[in-house]
Amino acid sequence: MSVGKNKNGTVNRSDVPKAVVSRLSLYLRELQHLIREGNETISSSGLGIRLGFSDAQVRKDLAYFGQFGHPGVGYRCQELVQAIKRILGTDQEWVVALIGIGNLGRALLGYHGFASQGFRLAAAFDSDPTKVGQQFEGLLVESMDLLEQRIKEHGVTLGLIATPANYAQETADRLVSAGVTGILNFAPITLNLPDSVGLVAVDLATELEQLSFAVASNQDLFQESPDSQAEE
Amino acid sequence: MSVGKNKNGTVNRSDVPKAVVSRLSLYLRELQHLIREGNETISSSGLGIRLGFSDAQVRKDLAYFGQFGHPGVGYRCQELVQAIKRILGTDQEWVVALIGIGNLGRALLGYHGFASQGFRLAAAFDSDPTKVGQQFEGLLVESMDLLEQRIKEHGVTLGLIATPANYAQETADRLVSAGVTGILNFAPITLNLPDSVGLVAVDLATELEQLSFAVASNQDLFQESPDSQAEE
DNA sequence: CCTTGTGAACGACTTCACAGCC
DNA sequence: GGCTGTGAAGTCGTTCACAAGG
Repeated sequence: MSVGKNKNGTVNRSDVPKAVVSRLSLYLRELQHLIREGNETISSSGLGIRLGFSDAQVRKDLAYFGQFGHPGVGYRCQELVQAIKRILGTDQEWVVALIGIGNLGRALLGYHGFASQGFRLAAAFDSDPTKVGQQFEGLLVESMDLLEQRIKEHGVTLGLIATPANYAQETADRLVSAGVTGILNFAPITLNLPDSVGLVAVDLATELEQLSFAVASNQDLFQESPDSQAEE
Repeated sequence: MSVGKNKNGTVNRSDVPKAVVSRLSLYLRELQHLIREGNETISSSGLGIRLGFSDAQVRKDLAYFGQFGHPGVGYRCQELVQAIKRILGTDQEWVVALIGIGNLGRALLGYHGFASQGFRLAAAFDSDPTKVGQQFEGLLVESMDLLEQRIKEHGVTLGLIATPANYAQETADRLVSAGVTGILNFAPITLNLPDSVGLVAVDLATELEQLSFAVASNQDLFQESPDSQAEE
């Protein structure tokens, strides 16, 4: 029944809650800051405070994957950074293709944090003939006709979809049949893909709506007269 | 204490799980697609299938906020769109300021999906004197010195932070003391803000790491020999 | 028939609290 | 003293299953 521990006390990767993985990314980011500030070690509570989590949560999250801490000392920053990168899979290089060179696509091309975290942008595509042949940030924009060929040549494994919504699904289908195993979708549409393909979606409108809701809810709590039966 | 229902059977907004609110955004997006395709009504299972959720989940999510369905019929698309917008707070207009006009900032300026969902970009700021005075997409980039003044003049309530990481916290602090009540942070750093301020964070590196993990985990499941004790 | 709304059952995630180690 | 790793307890979120309505 799938949720069982391995001999080393860790669980299957697929049993790890998504929330744990996203906190792992935050731990990694914070550890890299800590190292830049000259810290050698950090305790679970120290890390938790900086990120707004409890110390127990930090320890439990890491315990999904093994034992990384040193009782009485905490976690050695460098060591833990390496461990988290190995867990996330960013200790190896991922070859990435970008599809859709509009405003957002160009912003992604210009984002240099990319390479430093193990992602190499190897190819860029657009269906607009006026964009094909242009270079942005040193990368040539190629025709969609070459998509499958280039993906195989470069060994691309991840695709970033920054096309308009109405092209996103067919683009995703082509990426998948060309061998891409993960897609980061920026188009405002829910993609339908086989379970064997990793999928993460980012939608600006959605994020703004989360914010709108949070602000409206906070107003209920902090400004308005609390006349509904809320407190006890 | 605190988790109690109101007279109409709904709960406090602050008791609603974050996951529910993010699904609400997806329902909204899908309903708008459905309307464009000419549909009048949709059932909870129809909506669920398109988005990969169960019918029960769709109904439970909506039940946090009231009764919107019609037994035997489903949900009337237009009606539900209005209801969700009211819940999310996007039936009213939010006035937004953008800080940091780099690659990402310019992409955000060029994103037109903004206005259509109830968000109006009213001001843009950058500390780089060579950018101040320029116009992008019809919006003038102003000096950071004018931040507080313009926020008050325009009645800005939401801030989008697209600055480098090392300016993000001080920018956020200034926004908050100028009266902004919600921040969407694109800088790769965890912001520390009072609880009265809504905060949503988007970090490209983090998203890519989630994808990397998902792909690596899928490989364990679909490609490699499944010799760990996974199945039953 | 079909569909919603919802208590009850279930499972997943988080927090607690402490044994063990430095 | 400080700190980790972890079972046990508790809380939160999802699924089930069915009564009631169109």
